[in-house]
Amino acid sequence: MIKIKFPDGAIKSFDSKSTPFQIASTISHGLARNILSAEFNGKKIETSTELAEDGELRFYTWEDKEGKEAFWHSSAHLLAQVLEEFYDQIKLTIGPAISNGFYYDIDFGKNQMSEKDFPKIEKRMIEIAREKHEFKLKSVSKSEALNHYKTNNNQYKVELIESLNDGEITFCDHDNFTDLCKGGHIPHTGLIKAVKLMSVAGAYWRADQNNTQLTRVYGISFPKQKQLSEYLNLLEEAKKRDHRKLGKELELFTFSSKVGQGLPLWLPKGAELRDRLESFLKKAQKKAGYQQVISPHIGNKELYTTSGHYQKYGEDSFQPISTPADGEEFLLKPMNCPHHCEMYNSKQWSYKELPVRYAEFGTVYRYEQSGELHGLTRVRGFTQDDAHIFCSEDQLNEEFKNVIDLVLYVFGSLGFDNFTAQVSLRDKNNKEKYIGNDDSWKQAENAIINATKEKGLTYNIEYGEAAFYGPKLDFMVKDALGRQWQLGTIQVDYNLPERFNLNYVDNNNELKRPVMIHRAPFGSMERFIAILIEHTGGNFPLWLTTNQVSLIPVGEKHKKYCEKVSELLENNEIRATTDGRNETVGKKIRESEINKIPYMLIIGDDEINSDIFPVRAHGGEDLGKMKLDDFIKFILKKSKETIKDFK
RNA sequence: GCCGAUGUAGCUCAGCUGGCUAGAGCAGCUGAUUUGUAAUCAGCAGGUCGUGGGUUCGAGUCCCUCCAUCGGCUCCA
Repeated sequence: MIKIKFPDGAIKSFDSKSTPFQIASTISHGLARNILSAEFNGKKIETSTELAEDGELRFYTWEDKEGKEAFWHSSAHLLAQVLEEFYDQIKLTIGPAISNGFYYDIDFGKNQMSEKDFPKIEKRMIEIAREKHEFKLKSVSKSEALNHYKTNNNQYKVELIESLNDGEITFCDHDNFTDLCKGGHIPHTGLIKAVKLMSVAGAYWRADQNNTQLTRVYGISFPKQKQLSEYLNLLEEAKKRDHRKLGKELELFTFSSKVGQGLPLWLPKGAELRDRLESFLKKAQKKAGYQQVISPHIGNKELYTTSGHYQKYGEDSFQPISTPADGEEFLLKPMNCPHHCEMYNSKQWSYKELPVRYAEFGTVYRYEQSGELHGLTRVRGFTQDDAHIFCSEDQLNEEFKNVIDLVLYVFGSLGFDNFTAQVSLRDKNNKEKYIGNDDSWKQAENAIINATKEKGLTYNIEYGEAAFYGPKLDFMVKDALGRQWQLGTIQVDYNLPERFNLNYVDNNNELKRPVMIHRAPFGSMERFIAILIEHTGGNFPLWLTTNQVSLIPVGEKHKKYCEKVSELLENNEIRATTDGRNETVGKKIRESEINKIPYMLIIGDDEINSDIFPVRAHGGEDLGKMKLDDFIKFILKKSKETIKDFK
């Protein structure tokens, strides 16, 4: 007998060699039916693993992340089985679960694979699933495993096995299919009731561009057909919030292939929105002691060889512009820091003057690979809400924390409370990617981690994600489809001050090197607005939206009065427009709704005679009747609710 | 850049296995209507079917090139 402890603290005895599935069956039939995966003493096991010792057992169902993982990973096996059946001589590599389903990376060799093949693959997967094949994990010796894949000419699996220790290698079988696999499967294929293959993409073996490109097939599966349709509906709903679609509909921005890929054109409404965001940040930055500066859009190549950017990115950038006469070379500005360094260098600094904080909405141009461009989130020309803080070593911690406050203020004002803080450090095994010495890297990394901890932020650490000159604290936010984007960023840099020979005189009259903080709370105006559109679905906060109130005259004779009201609202800094077109009231309401204007006043004889206005909110809610004064107060109050002053 | 897909009017989309002057709704214009909380009616105009080439008696439809877009990979100062 063995003693099993459950998450609720209960301890029960079972026969030795009982499996999690059998144990679940003794608890309830419902649990046995729903169990997808299990964990024993902190280790993921199969539901069919025989337990030979006392320990803590945890069951996972579809409701758990771990349950879904097992479900989707098992689905990947099923996919691989069908693909092997349909395509000759293909080589399997890896097939993990991801946050929304699973994929399998496969070398298809001479075979062609495309989305047209999906229906027949899905159909066959379900056919096999219905046969309820058990997933059986078996141990295999290293030489056996290597033999198996060498005879199959699968160099990928051979490579994987070579990095494994003998004794810990397992294969997973179901039906006539076998695959190198460390485990984590559902009891049998029959639980998979709905499968949808989503897309096919190229993916490099081991994520390295220099390796062969494999074909990655993405899919998702569910225990119920209904869950699949719900998921597909969710995707459809998310598409409605796509900033590219809303940006077009709301006439915020556009692109033109004549202007060039990835070069956004800001239309009047978008420009106004962006302008308002800039003013908002400028106001906060002024309070926080920043000074605005302005730098040109090009810079001499020497500027970037000094900073090191040219050596790092020169080849993959827009190529230098040459002057006709003197053979000088200029680069389109890909970042603002070198310019700001030279501004700092324009005079001598005393420690009494630090920190110096130079801010600029600086437009930069980067040659992003064509396949990487994506709406406003990844573009070739964009404006950073950039600033560089030059401070002493003693001031670094305080300054860094102040910047965190500013970023949190910006995010809070725009309703981004679902961000992830990510500390991006360098990859110590890949030092050639970074400049500078170990000591200054260590200092910079510690500075970021300490300040982040002191601010009480929970954060993930990502190695290898640092900038080449220094580590970063990034604020990541998801778009409508759940893809993560970096918005705000704060970076600590000991390298550029060195390379640009930046100095100040300290209190002992000695020359000292300042530390530099690079920071951008929005990140870029383009990307920030893109994510803002997806989060709000185009219903921007009242303080930010271009048109706050739509005035709709019932008939021609009410137009004049509307314009008077409009003027009164404008005098109170409320942005209102009168829709005086010769259209029906219904149509004008509809268009105000489509344009996502927050409030509407429909004005006819009743209102003019009584001076009391029924207020309609976006979406149709009737807010009741208000006097004009009260309406003005109401809007001003609502507007302030979502935005507070900094500090 | 790589893998896969898509590209028909300003927008959303029809156009079957290649076959007369390429269709619809919305938007636009003109006229009528002066309207009470999500689309008033009628008429008109609008497309070298992304680009360039090819196959064919004949191409929006088939093939190739390039461009752009979408989903990924890689990259992201």
